Amino acid sequence: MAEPMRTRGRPAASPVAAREETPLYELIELLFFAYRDFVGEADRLLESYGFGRAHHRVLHFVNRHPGLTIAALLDILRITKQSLNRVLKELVAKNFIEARAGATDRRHRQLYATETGERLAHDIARLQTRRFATALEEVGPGARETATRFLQAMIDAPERERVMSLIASGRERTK
Amino acid sequence: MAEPMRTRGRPAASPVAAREETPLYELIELLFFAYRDFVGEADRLLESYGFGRAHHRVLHFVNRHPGLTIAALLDILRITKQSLNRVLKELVAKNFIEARAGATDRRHRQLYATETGERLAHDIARLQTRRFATALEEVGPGARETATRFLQAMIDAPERERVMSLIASGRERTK
DNA sequence: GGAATATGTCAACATTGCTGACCTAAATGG
DNA sequence: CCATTTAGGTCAGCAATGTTGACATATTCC
Repeated sequence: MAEPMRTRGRPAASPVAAREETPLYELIELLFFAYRDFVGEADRLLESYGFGRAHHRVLHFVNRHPGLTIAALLDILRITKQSLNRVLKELVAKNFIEARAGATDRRHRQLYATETGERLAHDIARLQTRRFATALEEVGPGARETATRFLQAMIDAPERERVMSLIASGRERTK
Repeated sequence: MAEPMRTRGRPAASPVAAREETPLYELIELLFFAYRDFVGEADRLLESYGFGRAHHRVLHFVNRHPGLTIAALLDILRITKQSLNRVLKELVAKNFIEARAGATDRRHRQLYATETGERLAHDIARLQTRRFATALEEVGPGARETATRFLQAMIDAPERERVMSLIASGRERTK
């Protein structure tokens, strides 16, 4: 493997331009393949319902955050309302998601997973959980803690807080 | 946080159906956001060249494996030759990739990144490496080893060997 | 009551997957 | 040497999911 010396602990805040890191090709490619397989598995299940990834993302976050509004969802997914609406309309039509007018402000639409939707969301979460659980077991003790912190650190710094509090605010008990 | 007890080390090979794991929503969502930011950064750079993610994937693997053939590339990316050809044609036209007839079998086309292509591939790899390096530093010593093994374990088991030897066979010195 | 807000919708387009069909050039085997 | 296989290119059309821009509607707020 012959790692050059430059990969020592901390490249020391040397002259900015001089700091040239050895490319971490291994990690770059591993993340590509890991993510591919991670979502590919869900894709296969979704296909049997006539849904795609976009549907899953919507269903997932609505299930995790019952009562979510359109605006909040747009903020999470960072897509346009037109893109969202296309898939959301289908999810509502097929009775996986239900939209109710907001209690206080009737302009808002609050989204809820129906029982059917909850079931599908949970089925996919189970597949993905299984993959994580098996992987973590394989890596050994402490893997979960490290993997969690690692993934957090991979998120754009200015985004991190928002994402973390979003995750923390997911409903605690699902099923 | 109140993690239920079920998340102990190993769920013990109990009756198959009874084993219901607590969904690892935190990891599921972290991976989603981490990957989004990871590729988003590259997307922005690629956009200025009129390229998309598909172009990047091709350029990346050709740069890592000079002399790669079409068939080998199709096998790595798992897309159709029509999809590949669309982006490959553009990469060749814009002089980021060069195709030469195979030395022994002239039916094969061997692909090489041009100097321009190499530069772009490297620029993106640098961005992504920086992200990994910063994240790993943040997590602390041993993070790289654990992250590597974790990502490996997330890949479909039957695929793993193929992927690992592909990664290992990347050219050792890039730039 | 006018302005701002939350959402829906229509039309058009780009990227990147897909299938199916068909074409050429080169190698290979009998 | 000719038929077949192999490697690749290309055309046409379609699907999913992202984008902009423009405009409509209902509701709330000042």
